[in-house]
Amino acid sequence: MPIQVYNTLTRQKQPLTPVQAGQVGMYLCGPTVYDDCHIGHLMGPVLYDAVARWLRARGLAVRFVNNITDIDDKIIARAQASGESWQDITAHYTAQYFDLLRRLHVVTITDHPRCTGHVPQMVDYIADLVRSGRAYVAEDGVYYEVSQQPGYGKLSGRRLDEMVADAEKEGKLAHGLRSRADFALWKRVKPGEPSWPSPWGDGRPGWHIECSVMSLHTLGATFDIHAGGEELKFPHHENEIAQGEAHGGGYAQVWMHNNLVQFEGAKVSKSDPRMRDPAFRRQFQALAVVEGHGAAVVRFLLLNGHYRRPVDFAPSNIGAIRTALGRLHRAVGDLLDAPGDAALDEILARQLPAEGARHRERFVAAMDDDFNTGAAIAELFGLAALAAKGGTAERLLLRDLGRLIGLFQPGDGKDTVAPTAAADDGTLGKVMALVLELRQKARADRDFATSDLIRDRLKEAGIAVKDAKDGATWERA
RNA sequence: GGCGCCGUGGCGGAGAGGCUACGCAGCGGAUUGCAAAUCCGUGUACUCCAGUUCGAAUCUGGACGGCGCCUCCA
Repeated sequence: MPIQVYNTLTRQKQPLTPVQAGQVGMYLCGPTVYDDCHIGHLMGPVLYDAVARWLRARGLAVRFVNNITDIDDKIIARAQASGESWQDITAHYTAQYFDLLRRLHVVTITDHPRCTGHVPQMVDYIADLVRSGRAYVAEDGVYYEVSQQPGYGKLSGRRLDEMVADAEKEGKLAHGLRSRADFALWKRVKPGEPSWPSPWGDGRPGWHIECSVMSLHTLGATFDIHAGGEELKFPHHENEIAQGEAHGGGYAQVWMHNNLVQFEGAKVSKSDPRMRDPAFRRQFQALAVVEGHGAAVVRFLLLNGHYRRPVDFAPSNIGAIRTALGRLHRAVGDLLDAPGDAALDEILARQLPAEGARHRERFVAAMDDDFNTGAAIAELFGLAALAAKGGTAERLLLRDLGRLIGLFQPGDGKDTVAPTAAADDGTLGKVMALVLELRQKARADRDFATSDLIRDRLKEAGIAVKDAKDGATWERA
């Protein structure tokens, strides 16, 4: 049974049939590095990392390209406003992005091309489009002539004549544009802006051209999967297709679009009035989110549902998610911190009691069916119950299946089940070991007043003590 | 207004023409000195109205509601 993927272009699921057998080329539009990453920036990397992990588990060689947009009007505006150089700004936010990827265990990306590294290739590409009559030079730059493109609008379901008619009601065309639907490939430089040389004067590339060019140079003209957030369908992806096809490739065979991260039922945009409140704003900053809730919880939240549905990032949601993940972590137990990944083939070959095997089967079927991580994770809970009852094989299976989509990484437990005395060999760990030993003595003497006093006071201090058969454990509340 | 996505139990969230999703919370029980954790049990869920069908939450049409996008400049 081949992997099924929902293709935005055809609006249906279809079997994934790579252009070159055994290999998958995948491109994900990356961030424009001009400001702090927010929670929404994490969705794509985490989701498509799980996708790439699964494709690899299924035996495909995946080349996964995720660009960095380091030339852009917003970057220039930011530089002009703050007085920093645009290079410092992009370097800073690129580093932040990479740091987040590392923390979230996004490990499958093979290439991070930057726009600044591909300007000559973009110039060549634009020159090709001008030469073939698909682009023209206007007063302030070079534009792609959309009316020359058969099938324009096929991805987003828009009709060119309607769009142009609507736009033209708004006013006459500026800068020598032939149509309001045309978009910039090259923007001629204005004073004080960074620029690169071109046959049409110094300037910088337009937004859409970068992805077409960088995908061409990493994956080839025709590649397998182009991924991105739903909000990029139009105009960005539509224009990428136009450029790619005009340049002479089939462009992406499959378009995957993930839905957006929402807050209490709605997307929070930068213009939202609440964003003026720094505390409100802070809770969407990716770094603050990852530090506040833990990378494992964030990753779990983003994968818990289906990627074509919105994810609601509300505090009450996160709490429930954290509890749920904690349950899985506890079931995985000490296997959580053990390194190593098992290959899917090896996992599938294991002998297992019927119930565990059924969960394994369903997990695999869910992932094969358009990467349904939510349904796959549901099976992990079934395995967790079996593991908690003493199923050793199920416990290992639980961990190994989870790891196939990037869950259960060493150290993840600290985000849900806080460190125990055994796991913390620092000063606090030693002190706690002593305290628990004394408390255990009191309990052995049936001096419950003392043992409860210790537990209550520790709780006030932010430490929860839990008695188990084989001794007490503690964690930070 | 145009295009697209979606409306599932208290909440989150899969699935899907007849078969327990799952999780969180709640309730009952086991275990525990008491808690925690764990285990067992526990929910007349599918926005509304028509239609197709032996049978629809699942398909079709309509209504209502939510969300996203609607190009340089933003």
